[in-house]
Amino acid sequence: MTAGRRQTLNLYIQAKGEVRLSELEELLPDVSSMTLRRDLEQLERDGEIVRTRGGAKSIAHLSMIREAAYTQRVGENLDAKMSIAAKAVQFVTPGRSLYLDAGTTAMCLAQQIPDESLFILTSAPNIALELSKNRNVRVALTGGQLNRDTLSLSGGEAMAYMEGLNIDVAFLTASAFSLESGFTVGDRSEADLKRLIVRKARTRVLLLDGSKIDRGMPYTFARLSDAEILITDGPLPPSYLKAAKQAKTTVVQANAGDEEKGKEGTA
Amino acid sequence: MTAGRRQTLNLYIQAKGEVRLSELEELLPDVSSMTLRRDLEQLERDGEIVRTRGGAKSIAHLSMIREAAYTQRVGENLDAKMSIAAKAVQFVTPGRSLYLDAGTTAMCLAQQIPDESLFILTSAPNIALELSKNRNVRVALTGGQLNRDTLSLSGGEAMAYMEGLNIDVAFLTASAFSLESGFTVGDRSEADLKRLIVRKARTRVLLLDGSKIDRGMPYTFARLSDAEILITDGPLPPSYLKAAKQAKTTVVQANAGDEEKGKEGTA
DNA sequence: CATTACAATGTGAATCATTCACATCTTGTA
DNA sequence: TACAAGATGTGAATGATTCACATTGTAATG
Repeated sequence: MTAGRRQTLNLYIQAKGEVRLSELEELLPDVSSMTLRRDLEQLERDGEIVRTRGGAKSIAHLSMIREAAYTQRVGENLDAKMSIAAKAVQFVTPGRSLYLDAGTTAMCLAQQIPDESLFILTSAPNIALELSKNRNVRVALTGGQLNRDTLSLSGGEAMAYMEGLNIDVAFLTASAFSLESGFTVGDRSEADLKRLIVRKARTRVLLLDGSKIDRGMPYTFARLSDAEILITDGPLPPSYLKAAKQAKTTVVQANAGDEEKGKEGTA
Repeated sequence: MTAGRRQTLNLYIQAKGEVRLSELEELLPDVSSMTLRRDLEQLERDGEIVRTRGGAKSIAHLSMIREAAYTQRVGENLDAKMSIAAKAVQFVTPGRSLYLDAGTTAMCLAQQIPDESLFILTSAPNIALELSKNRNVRVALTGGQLNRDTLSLSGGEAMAYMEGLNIDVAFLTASAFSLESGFTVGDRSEADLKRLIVRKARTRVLLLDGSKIDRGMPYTFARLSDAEILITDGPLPPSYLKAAKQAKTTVVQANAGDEEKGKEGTA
């Protein structure tokens, strides 16, 4: 009972990043604030959170903010990203070999990856670290130069690493997506790497939060028809839905707040 | 004046990891606690620290604890490691190509690397992320599988990356060091990687905190004579000093508390 | 050089979270 | 069942934090 409540609290805090004690009191009205305080104390000992005046913050989230401070606000669309990740994690089954892209959406997914027998390749050092918390997941990084804006590795060496490696499912993110240009990013060598992944993976899952739809960036790495699955939040414009149907791409709608149930199974 | 004080505060907090407000009041008796509070507020906005009841904590330090929670307590010998790193950073000159090993000592060094034109290769994702905060430093990671205990990449692919790459100065850490076995670690493939680095680097700097001296681990990756520089805290036993003299290895003593002055120049 | 504006700093009262010690309730075990 | 150990609740005491306001320092402007 105690352990379960602590886990609930931890999940909640990890998802929100920052909470006030008063929130937690509303969330769990059956226990006193003193109990919640003691739970937070424990979670702090476990290294999951730091307690602040009036509440607590997730350490993982703090590191994320710190790391992405140079690019954009992580908080933007975080709900959307969390719910997209919640849908994506349904495509993870034990024993598979996965690829995880860089980016905050992928980071949200990394946090939700179950501790099962998996092999996961990623090009993002921060995601590799997050994944390494799982005892049963073997984590590998593509080498290469680190792009300080996207926190992504790329370059010829990163690609060389991929030869002789099999990927069952690749979870890819894009900076922008439109019908004309397909999935695009702003960096040449990152696009090269993504193209290679698209070619090597057996199943391609594209993660795309709504703010990126109907926009374009310089380099295309995939077309809609390359994606078996497209997970997005909010409603897709009709023209896009039609195109997806033609391309035989399964579109999964993730609605913020779906994290818990999410059992409609669009797989 | 304000900016200078904030920087002092930040350095102090980053070094200590966790401070109480009362400490800061002693450190800077010329300003009121209210000013210090406002400074902490600013540093929190900058994403450097989190404020806690009664003080503040360094975010970088928190992430370190989180990451190394599986192995050992980071706090152990942290003073020693910081002072070793302070000595090591004197061997960093602009325009060079460096290698930084994995480990908390190397992480301490990473935090002190100046934001100069440098190329730095590392096998530790967490260190790569730390280094990426510097605008002028180009950071590269060796690829490979991630060892969750040492947070170090290794494996054949990691080594393949190194071909065609030149390293001016390599900063290496060891799990143990003795006259008989030399510098040793507990993992085979990590030893392989380190051996390669030792071979490729023009100058080899070994970082070693006192607790590791006169111990042995299974795999040797270098002998005393391979190291041009050996930086250690506390006094080295006479037999080791003699051996170092014979091996033409410069021994640098880092004494905890040296971070500020440290201008005796043993280079 | 005086003046104004603005940011940085100090002060003390009011507020609020937190801690602490102690009482009570569960839970697991012999 | 009875006991021990851990979990939880309560309210007073403590201590940190905030807030509004006064003051000082600093830089730009006429």
